[in-house]
Amino acid sequence: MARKRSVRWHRPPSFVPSIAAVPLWGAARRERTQLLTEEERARLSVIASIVRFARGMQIYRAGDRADAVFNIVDGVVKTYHSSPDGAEHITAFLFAEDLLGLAERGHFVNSARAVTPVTAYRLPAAVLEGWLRRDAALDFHIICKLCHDLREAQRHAVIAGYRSALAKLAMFLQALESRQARAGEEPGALDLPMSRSDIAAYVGLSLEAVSRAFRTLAARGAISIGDKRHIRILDRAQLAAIAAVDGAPPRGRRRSLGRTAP
Amino acid sequence: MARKRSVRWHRPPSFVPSIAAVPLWGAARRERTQLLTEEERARLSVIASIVRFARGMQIYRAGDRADAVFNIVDGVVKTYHSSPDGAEHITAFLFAEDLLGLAERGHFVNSARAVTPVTAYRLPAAVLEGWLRRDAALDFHIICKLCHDLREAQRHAVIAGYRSALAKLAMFLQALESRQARAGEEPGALDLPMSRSDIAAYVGLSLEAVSRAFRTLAARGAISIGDKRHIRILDRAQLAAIAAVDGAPPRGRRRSLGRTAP
DNA sequence: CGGACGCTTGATGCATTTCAATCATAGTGG
DNA sequence: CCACTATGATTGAAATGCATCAAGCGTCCG
Repeated sequence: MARKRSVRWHRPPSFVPSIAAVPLWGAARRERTQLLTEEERARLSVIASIVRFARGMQIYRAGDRADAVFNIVDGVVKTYHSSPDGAEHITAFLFAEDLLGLAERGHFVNSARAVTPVTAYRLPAAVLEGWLRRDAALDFHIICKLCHDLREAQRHAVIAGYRSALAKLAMFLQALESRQARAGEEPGALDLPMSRSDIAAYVGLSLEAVSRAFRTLAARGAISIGDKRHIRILDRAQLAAIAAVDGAPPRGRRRSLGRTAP
Repeated sequence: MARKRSVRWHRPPSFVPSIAAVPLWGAARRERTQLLTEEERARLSVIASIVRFARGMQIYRAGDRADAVFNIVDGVVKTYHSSPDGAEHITAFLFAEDLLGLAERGHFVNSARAVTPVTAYRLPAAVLEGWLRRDAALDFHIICKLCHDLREAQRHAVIAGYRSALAKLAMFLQALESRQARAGEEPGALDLPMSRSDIAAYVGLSLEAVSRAFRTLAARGAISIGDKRHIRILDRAQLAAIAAVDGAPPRGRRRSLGRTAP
C-alpha cells in the first residue's frame, strides 16, 4: 500500500454529487467549472447512494432497464457498444464529475465498465425525472453538461475518422491532457488509466498499431514513455502538428460548393 | 419545375418551431416524437424568425459569436470542422425538426452549411437562455433532444472507427434509413441529399472508396442504385450483416477484463 | 453549347491489419 | 515469499485494402 501509484485521475471524494463542464455562453476563464449550486448538490445527495465497482466490473449492460443515472466521484469508466461478433467499440471514457447512464425509451443504449476502481453516486431515474420536470435551474445545468458531452462525442468522431494512426493517437493524447489539466500537477505528465487495447477500441485502430504509434511519437521526441501507464508530453507543438497535418483525408482539397452569402 | 425531384427530406413547413427525438424514458411506440407542447411551440414562434439558405451556403462559421440557435423546418444541413490544411470533417447531418448551433463559451464550435435549400427558425440565444433558466418543462424537452443528439454522435464515432469501407457505408445507410422512416413512403427507398464527398468526409473515407463501396454493395445485391441521389435497400439482412461482420477490428476476440459481479 | 463540377473507374504504392512469437507485468496459489 | 500463469504489451514479417494519382464520363448550370 506504500506502493507508488501516481493516480492523477483519482480525486479526494467530495461528499455530494458534482458535475463539471465547459460553460455554453458564460465566458468563464476556467476550462471546466462546477455546474451545480451548493443547494442543488445537497438536494441530489439526499436521493443519491454511493456505489463502488472493482476494476473491470460491469456497471450496466446495453438493453438493461435504465433505472438510474451515475455520477462519478472517483475512477475511470468506459462506455461501449458490443458488436455481435464480440468486438467492442468504446464510445467514451468518463472521469470524476461526469454523468453516466444514457437511456433511450427506458433502456441503456450502451454498456459501461469500470476501467479503474470506481466510486460513484447512483441517482434513481424516477426521482431524477420528477425533479427535471420541475426544476428549471437544475435542468439548465444538465443542459450545459449534455452540450459538453455532445462536443466531446463529436470530437471523438473526428478522431476516429482520421486515417493516420499517428494523428489519431496524437489527438487522443491532446484530448486526454486537456481533461487532466485540472489539479496543477506537473504539466505534460499524462496518466493513461486505460489499456492499449481500450485506446485502440476508442480511436479505431488495432492494438498493435497503437503500440507502434506510441513508439513512433517517442522516437520523434514528441513524448516520452515512462511506465506503460504514464507518459510525458515533451513537444506540444510537434504533437499538435502531427495531429493536424496528418489528420486530413485528401490533401489538395478542392472545396465543394464554396458559396458565401451574397 | 415539373422536373421529378423526389425530395423525401422536405417537409411541408409547419408554422411553429418543432423538435423531434426518441424519448428517454417514456416507452412510446413511435420512433421519433414531437417534444414540444403546442403552447411551447407557440411561445417559441414569437421570438423566432424565418431564415432561408440556398444550397451550399454557409449558415455560421466556427468561432463566430453564437448569438442564435437554429431549428430546421425543411432541408438538410451539415456541421463540420475545418482542418488547418483545408480538409473538412463532417460531424453531423441535420434534418427537419433538428436543432443547430452548439456553442462553447459564447462561440460556435463548428461550422454549418446548407446541403440542400434550407428553411429554418432562428432563435436568439439571449432570449432562449432566459427562458431555459426559468421554464422547467421546456428544459426537459431540450434535454431529451440533446440526449438524442448525443446518441447519434456516439453512433457516428462508432461508424468512423470501423476499418472496412463496406461496413462504414452499410452502417451509414442504415442510420439514414432509420431517420427517413418517417412518412410511410416506399420502404427501402433512400434519398441521399448529400454528395459522395460529403459522405466520405462523414464516415472517414476517401471519395473514391465511397464510390467503390456503393458499387460493391450493389453488386452483392444489398442495394440498388437508381439516380446518384436515390438508392433502394434490397436486402436489409445482408446490409446489417455487412455492417456487423465487417465492422469489428480484431477477429478472434479475447475479451479483456471480463469479470462480472460476484 | 461549353465548361465546371461531381462521380466513376483503373493502376500503383504504402500504411495498417493480420498472423505469430516473445517479452513484461500483475495477480495467484503453493 | 517466490515461482507460476494469465493477461497485456511489444516486435517482426507478410498480405490485404485503402489512399493516392490519373484519366474519362455524365450532368447540371450558365
